[in-house]
Amino acid sequence: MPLRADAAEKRQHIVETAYRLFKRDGFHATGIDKIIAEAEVAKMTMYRHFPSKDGLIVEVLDWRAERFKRQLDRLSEAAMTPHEKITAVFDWHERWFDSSNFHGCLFQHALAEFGEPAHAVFEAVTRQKHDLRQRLRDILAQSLPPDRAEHVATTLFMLIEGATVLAHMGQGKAAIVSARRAAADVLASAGLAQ
Amino acid sequence: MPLRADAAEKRQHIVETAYRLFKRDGFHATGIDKIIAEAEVAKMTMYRHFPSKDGLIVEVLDWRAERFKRQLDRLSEAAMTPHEKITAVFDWHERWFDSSNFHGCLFQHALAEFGEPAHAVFEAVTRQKHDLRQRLRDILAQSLPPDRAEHVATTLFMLIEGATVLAHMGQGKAAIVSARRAAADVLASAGLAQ
DNA sequence: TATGAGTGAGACAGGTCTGTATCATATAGA
DNA sequence: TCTATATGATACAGACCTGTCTCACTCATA
Repeated sequence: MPLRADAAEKRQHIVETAYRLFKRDGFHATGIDKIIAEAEVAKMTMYRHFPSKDGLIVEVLDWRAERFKRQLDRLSEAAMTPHEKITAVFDWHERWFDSSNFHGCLFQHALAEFGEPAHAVFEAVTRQKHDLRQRLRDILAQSLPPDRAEHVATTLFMLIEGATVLAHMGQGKAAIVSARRAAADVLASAGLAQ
Repeated sequence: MPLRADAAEKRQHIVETAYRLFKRDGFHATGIDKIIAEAEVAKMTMYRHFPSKDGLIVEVLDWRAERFKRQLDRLSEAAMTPHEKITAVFDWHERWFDSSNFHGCLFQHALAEFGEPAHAVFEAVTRQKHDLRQRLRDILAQSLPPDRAEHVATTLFMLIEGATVLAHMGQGKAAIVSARRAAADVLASAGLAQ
């Protein structure tokens, strides 16, 4: 961390440090004290930027969701057909599962720890999951009627979520292989040409 | 709770009370004090039966896994063909998603809060998930060669896990409908007759 | 040079956490 | 009736939690 980072950079640094700790240890298990120690900022600096720990969690999730969307956008630019775009999504997940610091999906974890639908964290999770499902639906709607696009998008979404759970248990390779094959079956059955 | 429950009944009562609270509020968010207050037992009674909170969590998960297995065994008796047995598993999940106190999968939640592979809770989770995947594989192996049974079992497993995540976000109906259709596609593609 | 915003360090309050210890009581079986 | 066991109630230790507060300091800009 640079000695003379301005406020916005410091704020972002807190978000990314918290992200790393939440991902590794969980939300309740990660205390404010650990976050500020790891980020090397004062407690009041954190509380000046974020209203509360829950507020920080929501910002971390929203930031992570944005980054995920940007990465998929970039992959989507190179891909032309719906089939290529879907493949790119699976490619992204394969790389993710293989990454050394993969600890499962932070949004799934947030859903586990904040399961109350009225909670702001729960809402941040549903936003991200809804966005992914919507993205899949939009891709498929280029070549499929709406109801089929809806069904196939939901199926791909479930395969991805399930693969992420399996990957968290150390079966990432088998997960992505079977998920791709199943996706191909479902796409073929829905009439989407290879 | 009966006034004169013997030790084994009291122990089981603690397990089921903890189960209810862990399911609703999460593991870290549920304190020992809340568990013993809800179960109406003394703290030392709990600590005489279980070595620690983590020990209790493992017992709760193992007990829940056993109950799940017994329920699927009973459903499996009535079903004859692999296709019927698979359908029975989806039926079980559909009823589960619809139940009033559905809060997502306790094992997924435990995985989120105890993501360290060496942790006893993590191991309890992998036991249960491995069992379910093995059960699906055994059913399919009656009519499919081993490698196809393996792939289809993994796919069905991911659909189920993904559907559970989606159901936790209030989309249980769409989840189960698409999961069934996708399962039918994958089974057909693998050559399993209806 | 003077001002004000941002910051680091740390004390602090009030609460909660897990796990242990103590003591009186209730009960089942010898 | 006597004894061993399980229990309820409660205090306690030591640590950790979130969030607030104060004070001294740094730096960019006026």
